[in-house]
Amino acid sequence: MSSTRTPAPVSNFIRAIIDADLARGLHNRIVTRFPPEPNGYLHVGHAKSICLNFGLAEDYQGQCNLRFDDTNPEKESDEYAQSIQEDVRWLGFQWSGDVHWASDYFDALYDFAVELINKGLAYVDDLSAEEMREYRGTLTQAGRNSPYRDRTVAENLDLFARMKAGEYADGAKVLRAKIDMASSNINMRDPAIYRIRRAHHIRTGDAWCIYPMYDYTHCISDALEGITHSICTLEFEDHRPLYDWVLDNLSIACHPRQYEFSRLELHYTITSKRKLLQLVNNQQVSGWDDPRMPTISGMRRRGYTAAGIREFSRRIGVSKSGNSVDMAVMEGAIREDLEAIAPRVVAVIHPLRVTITNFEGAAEREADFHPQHPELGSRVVSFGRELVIEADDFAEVAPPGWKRLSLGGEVRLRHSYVMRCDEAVKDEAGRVVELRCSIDHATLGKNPEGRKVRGVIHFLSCEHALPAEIRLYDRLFTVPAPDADKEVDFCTYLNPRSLTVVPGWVESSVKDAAPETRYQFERLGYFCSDRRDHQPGGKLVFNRTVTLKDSWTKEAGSL
RNA sequence: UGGGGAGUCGCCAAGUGGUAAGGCAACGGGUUUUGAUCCCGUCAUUCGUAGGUUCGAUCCCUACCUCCUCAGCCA
Repeated sequence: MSSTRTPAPVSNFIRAIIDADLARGLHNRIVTRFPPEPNGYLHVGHAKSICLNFGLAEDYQGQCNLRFDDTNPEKESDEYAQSIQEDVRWLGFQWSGDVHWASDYFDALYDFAVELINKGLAYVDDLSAEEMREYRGTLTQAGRNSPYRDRTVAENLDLFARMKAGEYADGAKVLRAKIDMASSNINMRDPAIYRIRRAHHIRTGDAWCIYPMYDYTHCISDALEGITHSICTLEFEDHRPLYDWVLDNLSIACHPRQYEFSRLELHYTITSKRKLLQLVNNQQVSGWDDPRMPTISGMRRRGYTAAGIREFSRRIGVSKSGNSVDMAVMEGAIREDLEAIAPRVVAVIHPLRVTITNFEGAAEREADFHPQHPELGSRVVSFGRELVIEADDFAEVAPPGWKRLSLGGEVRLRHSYVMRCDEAVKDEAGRVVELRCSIDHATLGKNPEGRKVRGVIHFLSCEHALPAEIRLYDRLFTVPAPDADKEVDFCTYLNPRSLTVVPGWVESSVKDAAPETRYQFERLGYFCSDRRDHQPGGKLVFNRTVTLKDSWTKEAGSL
């Protein structure tokens, strides 16, 4: 369940290109693709790419493929492939037709390599990896030709066939494109396009011992699928000439165009798969779907909505400039969606006991789940002699601007009476442990006469409240750019207070909430019952998705 | 110091030879039995810097500065 409103797409350079291509009749319809390698869980950066590629296909009534770039069996697993599909679907997108795999094209890829060899554009090289590095030259110095560069076509054909047949050890030989060892673009200095690697592949098993490289595979996969716009991140800009070289030299009619946009950086988070994996392996977090993780599954478990993430993606736009987006943009997008859809209920996280001295028995009152959406229904709010309120809502002496409860002061109990605090009971240490208050019986559903009560606080009747585990999440890192400094380990910036678990109380209407049910706990924030640990009717576990905007804390902080 | 990119408000981001959209944040004010939401208003004489072309430049030209990126048999 999410808000359905779909704002107009934001103009960006890729849409401009597509508009122009369509206008001059280069394509009738566009075909994009989202091409992850199944070597990890998807994160918020991938969400941007997913929203871009699938979103473009939707807007232009084209299609978007999901294609796994599974050319490096050593790093890939089916668990990852499954999670990626689940994440894409959860985000609200459906790929065109079946899932595609680069490994579907292994035979075709092999044949194309033979074509390159026949054209004298590829050769088998016996140089070791270290030797190849030496021969490659540097950023400022041209490389040198490999001594094996001039093998005949026949010899190359034979050698490549024998590579495939498993006659050589891993790493003994590679197939290289014959381009230009003096190119100022290092990617063009005879890049390796096939390597020998005896590893079990998640789909082809042990059928192959040679695997094609990314640069060679990606462009051909795109062409074979009729992709019109192949969109990737900026670090592949230097690879575009190679992308084009491969397609220009092969007998494939289709030649997709590659466009690059800048990857997402989000304040206070990291989006490096390697580093996220490190957090998981070192148990700094509970797993890939820990609610503090910027993974799609983590954000989901935290309570972020798919519509909210899509809206975030729309708001940040697409460009080629370096960027680092404020968390506030994400939180704003999530809040906007939750504001519209989340039922309001009451929870008390840091309880302070209140006894109502002039009340006996019990009382009930009906209250809507949402102030603007009565169609969400209502529930019963119980009142009694023993209550709990939020400890933060009481101050013996009201600071300037205070609208909550103070000794001798009055406050409105949400959906209930106006209450005055008559006495604060303290323990030996001088801490307030209980309040003795009285209510104005004439204020249920109406304002008191002759005076104005400004503040409203929430409360729970002790008799009716249910215990719940409340998980309060804060940012995972203490600095905006944890991995900016290459000299400092990003883990040193881990926020020790990123998770606080507190025993709290919730109103009885949430008792049977299914896992992954979202609420607004009034005045506290948006919360979501935990996907894994929450048990309807049993142990209740809620994750704080995001706080409400809070102008009081800000004001108080600046006093 | 080679190649490839990028520099427009605190953070994103449109835009174009004709006089700077929008969002987020921020700041004022109104409504409110959530200090939420909602509503109203304010927020770049200026587009990395310096020159030049032009009636006119953020947009064209030149030079410079800053940042990012590339030397895997990873993707």
